[in-house]
This record gives sequence, C-alpha cells and structure tokens, in this order.
Amino acid sequence: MIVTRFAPSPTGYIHIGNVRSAIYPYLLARQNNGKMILRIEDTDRARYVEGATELIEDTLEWLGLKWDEGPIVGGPHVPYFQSERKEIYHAYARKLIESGRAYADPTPPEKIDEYRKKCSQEKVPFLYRNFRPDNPPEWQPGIPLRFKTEPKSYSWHDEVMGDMHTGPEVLDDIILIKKDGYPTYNFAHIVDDAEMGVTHVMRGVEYLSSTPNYLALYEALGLTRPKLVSLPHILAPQGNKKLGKRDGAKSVTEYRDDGVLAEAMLNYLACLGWNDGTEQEIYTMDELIKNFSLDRIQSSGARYDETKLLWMNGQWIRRIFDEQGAKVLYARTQNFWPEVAKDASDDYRLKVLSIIYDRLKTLSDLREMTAYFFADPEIDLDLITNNKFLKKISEAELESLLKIVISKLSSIAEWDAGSLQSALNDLLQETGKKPAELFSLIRIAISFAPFSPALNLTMEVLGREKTLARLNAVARAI
RNA sequence: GGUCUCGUAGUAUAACGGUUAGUACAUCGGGUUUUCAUCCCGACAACGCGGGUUCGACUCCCGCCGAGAUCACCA
Repeated sequence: MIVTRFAPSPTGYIHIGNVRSAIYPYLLARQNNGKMILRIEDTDRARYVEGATELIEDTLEWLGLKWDEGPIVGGPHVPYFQSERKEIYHAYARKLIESGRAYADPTPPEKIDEYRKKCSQEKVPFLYRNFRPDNPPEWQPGIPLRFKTEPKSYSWHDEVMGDMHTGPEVLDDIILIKKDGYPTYNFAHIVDDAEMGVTHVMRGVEYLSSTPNYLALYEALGLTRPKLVSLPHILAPQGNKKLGKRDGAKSVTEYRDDGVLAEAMLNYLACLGWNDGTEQEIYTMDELIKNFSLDRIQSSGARYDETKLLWMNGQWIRRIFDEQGAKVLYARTQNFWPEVAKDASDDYRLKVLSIIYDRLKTLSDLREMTAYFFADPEIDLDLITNNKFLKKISEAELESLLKIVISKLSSIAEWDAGSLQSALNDLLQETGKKPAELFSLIRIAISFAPFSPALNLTMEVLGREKTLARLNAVARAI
C-alpha cells in the first residue's frame, strides 16, 4: 500500500509556495487507495507558533485534502506530533550507539565555529567527521548526539530528478538529538517515516543535498528506503528565488477570504509544475487523482502567476454556476456581498448573482460590482457628460430622451427581460439614436457604475419601480 | 568555494531524432445591438551559447554560460 505524508512544522501559515507538498502526496495516496498521514514536526520549540497547527489543518480541510492519519483523526501510530514521540527517537538513538554509529559530542559550539573558520580559511570543505572528539563521553541529557558516518558514495533514484549519485565528500556527522533532548528533523523524519510505514517521501528539492546523509541513516538503522520525490520550488513573481513569506506570499486561506474557490486553488497549484501531457486546463479533484503521475512532475522550478490563478478562478465560478446551478454558487457567496446588500432577500441576491456571475474573477468582486442593485447610486452627471457617446448630445436632448424612455417603460405590460428588450428596440426606432448612445444613457442613469450586465437583464432584476425612479431622478437632475 | 539540481515565447507547459516547434495565461487587434466581462476569431512571441554524434537534433554526448539549492543543536 502506498503511504504518503505531509509533515509541516507549525511555524506559521501554509502559503502558496509550500502547499503543493501536501497536494501531491494526497493525490498519490488517493489514486492508489493508499493513505496520507499528517504529521506535525514541532521539534523546534523556539520556532513553534501557537495556533499554527490549526492553521495547517484549516488549510488542508479547505482544499479538500483529508488526511487518513494524524491530528484530530488519530491512527495506529499516535501521537502524530513529534514533540510527543521523544522516547521513540531515543530508542532508535540507543540502537545506533550500541552499534557504534552514534556518539555523544560534548564539543562546545564556539569550538565548532573555530573548526569551521579554520576550514574556511584553508579553503577546504568543513566536515565535522574530521573533528570527532577523541574520547566521547556516555550519552546523557544535555549533550547532543551525533551520527558517526561512514564516508562512501551513494546512488539513488529520485522519482522527479532521476538517477542521482554523490561522492563521500557530502557525508558528515549530523546531529541526531539536540542537547535539549529533541531530535533534529534529519533524524526524526527518518524514524517516523519508517515507524509509520511511509512509502513515498515527497518534499521540496532543498532536501536533495542532504539525501545521502539520510541514506546513510537508513542503512545504519537497517531500514528500507522509501521512494524519494523531490518537488521543485515555486518561484516568486519577481526574481529567481523560491516563493516565501518574505516575498509577501499570501497564506492559502487568505485567498479563500478574498473569494478564490478551493477548486481553482487546487487546480492551479496542482498544474503548476505538473501536467498530464494533454491540453486540459481545468481539472476537478477526481480528475487530478485519476491523472496524476510522479513522472510528469516538472524538474525545474515554476513561477507563481496570480493572474492565471484568477483566470482559473473565473473559469471555476462559471463552471459551478453552469454545471451545478445558481444556488450552489450562491451558497458560496455569503461573505462576499456589499454591506448595502445585507437586508436584501436571498431570492433577490440570487437574481443579481445570476446576471453578474460571468463577470467575476473572485467572489469578492461582488462587493464592487453589485452595490447599485441594493442602494440607489449617487447621481454623478459627469459620467454622462463625459461619456464618449453622450458628450455630443445636448442636455436638453438628453432630458427629452430620458422622458421618452420613461414613458415607454411605464407602459409595458410585463416587466421581464424579453419585453424590456423589445421596448428597448422600439426606443431605438422611435428616437433614431444608436444603441451606443441610448443604451449608454440608460445604463449610466440606472447604475452610475463603470460597467454592468446587459441592460434588459439589469432592469429586470432592478424592477420597474426602482428603474423608473432612477431614470426620473436623473431626468430632473440634468 | 565544495557538492547537487535546473535552463522551450513575459509566464505555465507540449514535443520523448524528422512538426510551418502545439496549447493556455498575459499582451495587442477584431466580432457578439451600450459598458465591463464571458464567448468566438486573429496577431505578436520561445528551443541559453559553442562543439560533437547522426542523413537529420529542442530531443543523445561534451564544454561553456546563466539561474537555483545545500554545506545549522531550522525544518
């Protein structure tokens, strides 16, 4: 069975740059009826951030990445917090001590710095294994424990990067247990992955360089290596660095609050650095699960492009409306209406959504784009007199045009899109005006917005009373 | 500096020795009775450089250049 894991450290929110290492393990696990484990790597007490675990869980839940084992859901390998697994790491550590592959290192940090400086001056690589203490004491709390490495070459296969090979110069005596008794990442993740039966270790490429050390550790502990999958970085919009919080990388859930749909976020991120070889752009979760494959993960970094994310979000908004219905989309818009819409009925807001949805890039666009449906807009005659189609028409004529429109619209029997459209067509005939002139005038008069849906639809939703009242108000103001 | 990785249009990518180098976003035009958007049509735009191998190289090999990662009691 395939077992994958997402193993973040609770140091803050999950952002665009690191959430992909949760998505791919999830897809792989689901595709193979396997399991994904969520494990919290909280061995660095200094960097621990209160509430970060909840933030991580929230993010995964929003994206629909359900973990099969981990916090909240539990599992056969509890606990899933590394800080609570000390005894396990210590047991493995003792095995290494017994086999002579680990030693307590009492060397003070200042001394180590000295070694490092010396090497740097002599321009030779700094390897701690050249500075092993002569008579290491018995390991006890307060003293760090180091791996006693055996310099040799390693070859391995990375599912993304291909066949890898390194020489002995990259192997060193890495710290296994820190002086505070907590394990380092380097040691803890190996123990946990083995204990938890993880078959595929997926993580960022930054771990590629230390892989030989991990391989040495698997060997010394007699563990079978899992398959290794290095995920390339997501690059910041500017420069060539990986996207990080310093580049203003927003948290994944911040996009949710800005009206991005989980489907779009998942779709965009999954396809950033992976494709199935077809020209498909829009994928549902099920399609991603079905089509995902490790060997089509890109080996180079991919730049984060918010414009494309927003395009994709627009696609998803329309797709949900068209395929799942207006009500399904409407249910997702609750937090995104303008303040003036708070007293409007669901029915009315649903109607507004139905004529505006294909203009949305994010759900929060509703706030800017729909206010005039709920409250009378402020009359701003400059919008009329400066309009490129209307500025040639005299104020007197504008006023009389509006009166003709009002009179016509007052007389129609049924206030629906079809009747309104034929009334508008009649008005074009009667006034001899071009659509650009007459429709612009009406549109601006009832909305005073930079843009709005088709005129007949806007008027239909707005209703007879409000439409006529607004037209009258403008006619008086001119 | 050592080690490792990466290099197709502005961006994300397709191609797995033979194509006018395909697609999408972005940009710029045009169309759908006003606007904005959707939708449709069109345009612009790429194989980092230099050597090989081959009848033929984006694809294979070597060198160079460029970019990145890593060398913590952080993960």
